[in-house]
Amino acid sequence: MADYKTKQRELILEYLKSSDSHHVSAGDIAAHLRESGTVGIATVYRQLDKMVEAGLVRKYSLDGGACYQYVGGGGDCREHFHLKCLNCGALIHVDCDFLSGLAPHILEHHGFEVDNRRTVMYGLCRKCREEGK
Amino acid sequence: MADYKTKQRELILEYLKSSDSHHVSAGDIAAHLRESGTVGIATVYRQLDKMVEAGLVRKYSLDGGACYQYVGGGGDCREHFHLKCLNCGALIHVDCDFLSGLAPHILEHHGFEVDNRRTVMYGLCRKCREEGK
DNA sequence: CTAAGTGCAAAATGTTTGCATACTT
DNA sequence: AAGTATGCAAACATTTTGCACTTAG
Repeated sequence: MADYKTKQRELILEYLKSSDSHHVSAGDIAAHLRESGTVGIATVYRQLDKMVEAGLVRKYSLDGGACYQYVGGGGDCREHFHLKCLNCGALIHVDCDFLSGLAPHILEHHGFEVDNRRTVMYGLCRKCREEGK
Repeated sequence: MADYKTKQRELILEYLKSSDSHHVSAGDIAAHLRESGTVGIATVYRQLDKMVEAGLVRKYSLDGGACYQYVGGGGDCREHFHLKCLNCGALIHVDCDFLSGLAPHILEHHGFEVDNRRTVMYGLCRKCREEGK
């Protein structure tokens, strides 16, 4: 039941960590790792599933397929919001009183219980906006 | 350039409207329309693309494929928020001063420009919550 | 008549699975 | 030794595309 520590898992996790600031697809990972020895695409998917399950990695279902991003083991991000840049893929964690009041407001006034772990606000980050995207 | 009014388009749109309260996949539409005469899956995808483009329909990229939902022609939903129930799929449009202040707040304090048309908050709607999901 | 739309089948993606082999513990 | 993980290739599911044919304007 416990996860074994294999070379492939280490390579995948390492690549995900090094891509911390943006998301990558399973294909990106496989392509990158083709250089550092062989890691089959099936293994990439299987390991990603486990990492998502374990909360180490976050999965985003986007148009052309899913993307993954390392979010670390600490905390489950339940209490703050996530902004994701549609241009560069950066994931921004936001902690802010105004936003913390959002979920309670929606629950009280609209009867809807927001799940912060699943909710991401999409748009353009400062850098991409300034570069005129 | 203008959209022609074809029987297939009418059937697809009618089905989407009748499913107003929840989302459906391209496969759902094709399966349903197999009863009322034949509509090829390719046509379903091509029409859906146009409807999304025109703002009549909203597309959600989810895990097992995309889902679509009729949102009507009035307004482009740029100014209000969307809540989507993960259990029943209901899409709730919310107009509210508190929420209207959200995007400006994020832009000003966090430098991020939220795109309301692409952003959906996921969680549980009142009905599903009361049914103890 | 012309532009646009349609169906079908083939192709292109992205993801999952079966199975024999190899690695971790 | 027992339990997992891996690679490969095949299987799947979803979406897109090429092409000849039909239909709306």
